Amino acid sequence: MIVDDRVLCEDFVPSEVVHRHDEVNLLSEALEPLLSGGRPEPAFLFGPTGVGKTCIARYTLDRLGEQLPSARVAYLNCWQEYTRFRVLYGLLEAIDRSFDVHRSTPKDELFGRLRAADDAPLVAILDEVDQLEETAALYDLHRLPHVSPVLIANREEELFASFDDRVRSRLRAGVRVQFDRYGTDELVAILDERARQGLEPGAVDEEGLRTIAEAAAGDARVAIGILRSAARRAQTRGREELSGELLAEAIPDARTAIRRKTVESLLDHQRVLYDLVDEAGEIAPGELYERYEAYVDEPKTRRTLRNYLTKMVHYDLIEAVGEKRGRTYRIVDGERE
DNA sequence: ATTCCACCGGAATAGCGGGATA
DNA sequence: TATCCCGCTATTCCGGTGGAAT
Repeated sequence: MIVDDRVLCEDFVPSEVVHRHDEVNLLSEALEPLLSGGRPEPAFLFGPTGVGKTCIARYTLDRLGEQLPSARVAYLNCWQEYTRFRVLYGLLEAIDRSFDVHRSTPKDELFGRLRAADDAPLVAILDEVDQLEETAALYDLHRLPHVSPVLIANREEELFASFDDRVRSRLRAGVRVQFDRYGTDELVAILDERARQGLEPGAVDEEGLRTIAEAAAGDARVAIGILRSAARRAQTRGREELSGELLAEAIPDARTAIRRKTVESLLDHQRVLYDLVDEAGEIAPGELYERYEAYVDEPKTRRTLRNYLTKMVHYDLIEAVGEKRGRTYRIVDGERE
């Protein structure tokens, strides 16, 4: 059934992209000055999840690397690398200059090392950059003439709202590439390509792919997740092809798999909060705090709980309805529109 | 209309931990 | 070993806001 499971991974970068040629070209053009030793404007990739922003950034930079082997590329996801220190450290790591760096190393030292490494251009892809908490890191990048940022986020307005004035004015110039949701036909084409490379021939038919594509609602990450989940089920049951029945099982499975993984990454106290919200379905803040305080031995402060809650809202695990006094929290229901 | 109050979230600070340095 | 330094999390403090109560 499965020939190559790397192809079914969501972070797999295909050797040929399907349906994103315009976006690839825009980004390539934006980075073109690098080929002649110049400095590109910062590039922005905007769009909802699962529309290929990350994939296209990696793909384009792989191609650039072929034309300009001296160029270095650092890929950082700001969900994890959300402080100035971590961003600088991540960039140093990408160019193999992170030796002897520890957390008591002054940030000026990190910055100095980056500035000294100006013999080759460095493209810094900052994914989910709206999660970056210290936007001073972006100002740092701007001050490094050999570093070209590629910034990935969902929406332009929200991203710029989080910047301070200094950063905002520096980044006002720059190339924007907007990604829209995939249509069903486009998703089918993407899935077909993955199935051709990753599965035995004839494992899935056009109709099966269409079923997956429709269930994924324009999100390629979900679509590929469904395909992977169905293929694995088929594999363990020794089936030769993906029946409608298998797909029907895989669809909700792929939806919840991501959430389960996210919940597992929460700290104990955060998970208690999540479970309490889950149990109640919908709950007012005061009530939630009280239940939490009754439930755990050494409760965290309410301010900390609010931090946890906003974090879980960011993760799309729970939803905040209303604001200020009238607010309630509830579990995000799995079905989308 | 006015006051009250629950709640949010920004900013500054404390405290912990762990590597470096002497 | 004692001390310094600094990132990181949680806490403290507090101003702002909108629904509820009067």
